[in-house]
Amino acid sequence: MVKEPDCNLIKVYETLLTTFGPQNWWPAEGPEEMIIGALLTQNTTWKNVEKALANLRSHNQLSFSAISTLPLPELQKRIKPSGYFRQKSERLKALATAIINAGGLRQLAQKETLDLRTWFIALKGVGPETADSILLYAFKRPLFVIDAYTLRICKRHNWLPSSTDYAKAQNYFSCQLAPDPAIFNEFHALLVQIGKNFCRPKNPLCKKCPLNHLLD
DNA sequence: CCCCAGGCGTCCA
DNA sequence: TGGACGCATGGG
Repeated sequence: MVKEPDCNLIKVYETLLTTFGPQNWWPAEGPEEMIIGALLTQNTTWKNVEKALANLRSHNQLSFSAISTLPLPELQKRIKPSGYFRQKSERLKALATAIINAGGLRQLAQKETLDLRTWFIALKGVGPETADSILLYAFKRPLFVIDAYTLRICKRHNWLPSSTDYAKAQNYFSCQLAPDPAIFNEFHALLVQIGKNFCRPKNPLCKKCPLNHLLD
C-alpha cells in the first residue's frame, strides 16, 4: 500500500520556522548582487559563490555594467571558485547585458510576473529555478522556488510521487499557500536548511529530520 | 578514494 | 518526454 502523497504544508512551515528561526534570505546586498549570485550558485555550494562574489567586489566589478564590459578571460578568473567558469562567464555576461539592454531592473519590474519569468527563462543558462529565485528574491513576486533539496524532501517523505517534476512540485506548494512572497521566501530558505542537514541524496529517510511525523 | 553542491543545455531513444 | 551526460571548483 502506497502512502497518499499529501501533507499539511502550513504545519510544515510553522514547524520549520519554530525549529530554525528566520533565515533572512537571500544573502545579498541588493537585487543586482542577488541575481549574479543566483546564476553562480547553480549546482554549486554558496561558500564557493561567496569567493567569486568577493573577487568581483574587490575589483569593483560586482555589477551588471562592469560584468557586461568585462573580457571573458578576466570574468572567468574572477568567478573560477564557483565552478563551471567557462559556461557561467558567458551566461553571466549575457545576462548582465540583456538586463541593461532591457532598460535595467526598474524597467523589467514593469512586466507582469509570468511575462518576466518567460523573459528570464529565454536567456541561456536561466532555467525555472534560477528564474523563480530571481523573481521571488529580487522582484518580490510570489513564485515558489523548487530546488533539488525541496524536490528530494517532498519525495522522500512521500508528500509527492517520485515522478514529480518542477512544475508539479511548484503547483503543489502554490495551491496550499497564500501567494505571499515573504512566506515563499522564508519557506524555501528553511527547506534548504533541512536539505543540507537531513536529506542527502543517497541516504534513506533521516531519523533526525524534524519533518518526520507531520502527515495529517 | 568517493560523494556532494541552492542547475542547465544537449542529445538520444 | 524523459533519462543520461558534461560542465568544474572545493569541502567533507
